[in-house]
Amino acid sequence: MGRAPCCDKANVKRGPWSPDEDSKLKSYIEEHGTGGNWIALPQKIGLKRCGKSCRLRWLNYLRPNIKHGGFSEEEDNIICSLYLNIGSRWSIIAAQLPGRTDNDIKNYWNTRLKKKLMGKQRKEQQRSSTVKHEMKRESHDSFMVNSHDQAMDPILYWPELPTLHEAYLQYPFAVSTAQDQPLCDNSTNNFASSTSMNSMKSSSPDFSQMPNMFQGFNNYYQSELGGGEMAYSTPQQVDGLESFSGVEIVNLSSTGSGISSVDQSASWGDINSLVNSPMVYQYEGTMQGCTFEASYFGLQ
DNA sequence: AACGGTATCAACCGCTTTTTT
DNA sequence: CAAAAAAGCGGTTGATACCGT
Repeated sequence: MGRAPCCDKANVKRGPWSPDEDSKLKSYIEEHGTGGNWIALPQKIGLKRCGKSCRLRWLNYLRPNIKHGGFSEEEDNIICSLYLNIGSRWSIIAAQLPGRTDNDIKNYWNTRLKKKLMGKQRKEQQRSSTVKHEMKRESHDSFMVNSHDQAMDPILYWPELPTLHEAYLQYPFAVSTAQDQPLCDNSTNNFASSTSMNSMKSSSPDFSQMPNMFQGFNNYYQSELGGGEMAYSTPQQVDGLESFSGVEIVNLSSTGSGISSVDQSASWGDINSLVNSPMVYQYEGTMQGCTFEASYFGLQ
């Protein structure tokens, strides 16, 4: 047999919390704790609320040291970086920001940050098209530029391509050689020898072991390998952030993803390395004649 | 001042995962 | 081990504050 029913849904109050309800809940939890049972809590206090509602109210509003609004630039950066790497895992993102709740971050992202970044992207896009226009003039139409090219070329929106070496320094665990050895020694930060590099080139990188920014490349790599001239570029859509980067944000929810929770945590790698990611990381490489580029957004 | 559109955010809903019996 | 409830999580909604006309 299971447990007793949660609450009588017909008899619970809903909607905004009154100051009186807040103070009852707050003072009780501060004195007695939650007791590990939210469902029983409202009855003990004499609140006509669902336990779930009490939990939410406490976690998102009444809990001590909660910060509301006024997100700093640094917090923005962390949120952006993590969102673009792990997607809408708000609780994980919130865990990196002391005093912030997942609900707050989610709201902030949906209402402001996303727009802010889209604005930035538009600016970059404009700047990029201006530069292209000038180049076009200067080179007397030596290469074609049209709207289609631009839409298919997210890489152009971002400056500078770090070297493969730099990418490995950031994610040494992500790619192994044919002998299954990391290309970069974590402890010393020494990059792999040229021998290792050669063997890497001749073997397929395991993108599934990389942070999610690289997921999706695996499929491409397998399907397009040897495809010749086609440079990899995915105009992705991330909540309307088309071509925000060339990186597929993989939905890690267990539904249909086939990724176990163990696999998920393994693929995130070190969250701190994501938090500390640079402005734009681009990963560029050539494998058996196939050029691919990956970029993800980070901020500094 | 009145109105309509937009932005914000607390709270709810429904689903998945975890825990308990 | 299975069933059921609790806990946790992310998406969505609705009230209302704000802003421009």
